[in-house]
Amino acid sequence: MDANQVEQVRRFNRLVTRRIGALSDDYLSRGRPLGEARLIFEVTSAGGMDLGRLRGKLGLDSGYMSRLLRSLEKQEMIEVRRKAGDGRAREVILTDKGRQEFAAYDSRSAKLARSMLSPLEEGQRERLVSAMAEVERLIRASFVTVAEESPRQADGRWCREQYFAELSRRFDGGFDVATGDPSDSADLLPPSGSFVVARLDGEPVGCGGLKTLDAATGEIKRVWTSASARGIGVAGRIMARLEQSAREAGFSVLRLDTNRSLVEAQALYRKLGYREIGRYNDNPYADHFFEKRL
Amino acid sequence: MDANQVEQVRRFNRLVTRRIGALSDDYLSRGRPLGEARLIFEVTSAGGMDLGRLRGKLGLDSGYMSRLLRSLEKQEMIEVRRKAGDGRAREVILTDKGRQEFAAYDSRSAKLARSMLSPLEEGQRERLVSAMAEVERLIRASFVTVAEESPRQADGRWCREQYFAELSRRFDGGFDVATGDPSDSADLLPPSGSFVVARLDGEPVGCGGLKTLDAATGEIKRVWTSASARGIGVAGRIMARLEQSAREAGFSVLRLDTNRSLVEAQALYRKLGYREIGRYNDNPYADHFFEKRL
DNA sequence: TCCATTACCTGACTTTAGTCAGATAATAGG
DNA sequence: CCTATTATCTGACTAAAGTCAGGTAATGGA
Repeated sequence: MDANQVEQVRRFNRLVTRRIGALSDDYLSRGRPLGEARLIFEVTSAGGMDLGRLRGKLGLDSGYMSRLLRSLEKQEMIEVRRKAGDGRAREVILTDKGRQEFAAYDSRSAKLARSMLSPLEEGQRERLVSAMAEVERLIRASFVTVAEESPRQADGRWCREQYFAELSRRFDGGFDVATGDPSDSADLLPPSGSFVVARLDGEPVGCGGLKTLDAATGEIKRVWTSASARGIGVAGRIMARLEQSAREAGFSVLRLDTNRSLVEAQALYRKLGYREIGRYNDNPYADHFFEKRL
Repeated sequence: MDANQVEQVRRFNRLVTRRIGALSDDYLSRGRPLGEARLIFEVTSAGGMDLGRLRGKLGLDSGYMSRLLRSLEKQEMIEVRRKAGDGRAREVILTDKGRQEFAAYDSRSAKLARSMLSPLEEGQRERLVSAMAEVERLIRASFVTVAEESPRQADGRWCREQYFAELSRRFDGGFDVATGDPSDSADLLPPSGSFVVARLDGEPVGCGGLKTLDAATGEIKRVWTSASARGIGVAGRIMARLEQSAREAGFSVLRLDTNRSLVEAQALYRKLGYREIGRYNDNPYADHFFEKRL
């Protein structure tokens, strides 16, 4: 990246944090500590939430968050109750009063947005809005992390379920996990395999796995990106990470299989240097097979 | 403006303040309280400053700021000394150590920018940087204010000087104020005239005047936009404001003259509904004349 | 010269934000 | 059933941020 790009990003960061940042805090705090305001905002926009998820999203210490919750409870903005199905975990919901409060935030935030648009002419508005959308997408992309995780933990399992659900939707005639690939998380566990999860703000938005076929050959499995995070290079980064793991594991060849209906996936594999080979397994759902030498 | 535009702006504001805002604070605080960091940053970028001005810029309580200053003095980052000419007021300057410290902030801010670019591919980087530039320009545009001011105060005079300087640069054979239009600020004073200044963050970036030709006819004069603020609709907003004043003053017709070398100006006038007419004065620098019925 | 004003400083305070070390209760896995 | 783990809470702390009521010294105008 060149120095002008860095300079532009710095100017942008300065402008935006100074100006919009200060303004939004003003608009949104409504005489309430910012921590509480952020919490109530986050809860509303999801319409109730597990504490754990909330903590991850806001990046708060569990003790601190607990105190924020007690304070909002005392103000009757929220209710915290046991979560059905797991008595340890709890979840927050807004009371009626909390919903009213949120409505107030909401209207102030809309007002701030309008105050930015209204001095502009229609053409400028359109350009601003579309440039903002572009910046938003790309900044989200730049905040995606890809890290090795256990395929057995909740988020890993969730990702694979999403993956299977997508296959069912897209394959002609649906998809049945047991038929397609009876093996599962065991193959993706170290030391013989690995599993990575892509996250954005703590939320899983993609995954991918690597398993051993033989001492020199690894196989890429379960590469998936959530609909909300497509088109921003997540799958490419998952693949890069898996290839790195494969090199570290001493594989010299990577293989993968896929279905004709997953056209974007095939395009990605080709772009990354995979070339099509003949069938190497008896997966009934697979009809395209790829290989890459590392 | 439509609801989708407002929604996009809100999403953008949220994203950018939460994410970039929090990150920049992190990057820039360098183990020092944010207040001190902001203070040192502000002092450096202006290269020394009066306390009063600084207080205004940072929006701090005088007691709080005083303590920040003492702390930075103890760390030998700054020196605070009596201001020459007024023994009550004082001014801050950076020590050598303070300048080094600033250099460190500077490099961290560049690092933050790089950390946003580096996860992206080159094509994405280019798109991000150009979208950021667009957002920056248009947000700046949306923060421009246009208000009536006295043409005789320092900023108003400065704007008109800039305007004349530009005419000298652009007209073939230069420009001499006395020849071009001997009348000046008197014509632009209420009640027979008016004068508006466009500002961005308090700095003047444009101006425009309205004078009386006869009871029914006003004349637009001295419409200028600073080079730093072109292409973001400042002149259009100045014109809109002057036309509003003209209506309030009871004029039914507006006239203006201009020179063939000011092509953007002519394009703007046409766009705003002015049509070209014959010469109505003997300004030797003018060769195009326009009129609009209000 | 006197007095109100201005510019800043000090001390005493409060609130917000955040950390850390246990405590408690439910659950999952063997 | 036992044990380790997980999810949350509580108490005891600290640092930063901000407020407020005086206090001092210089200034400017009557």
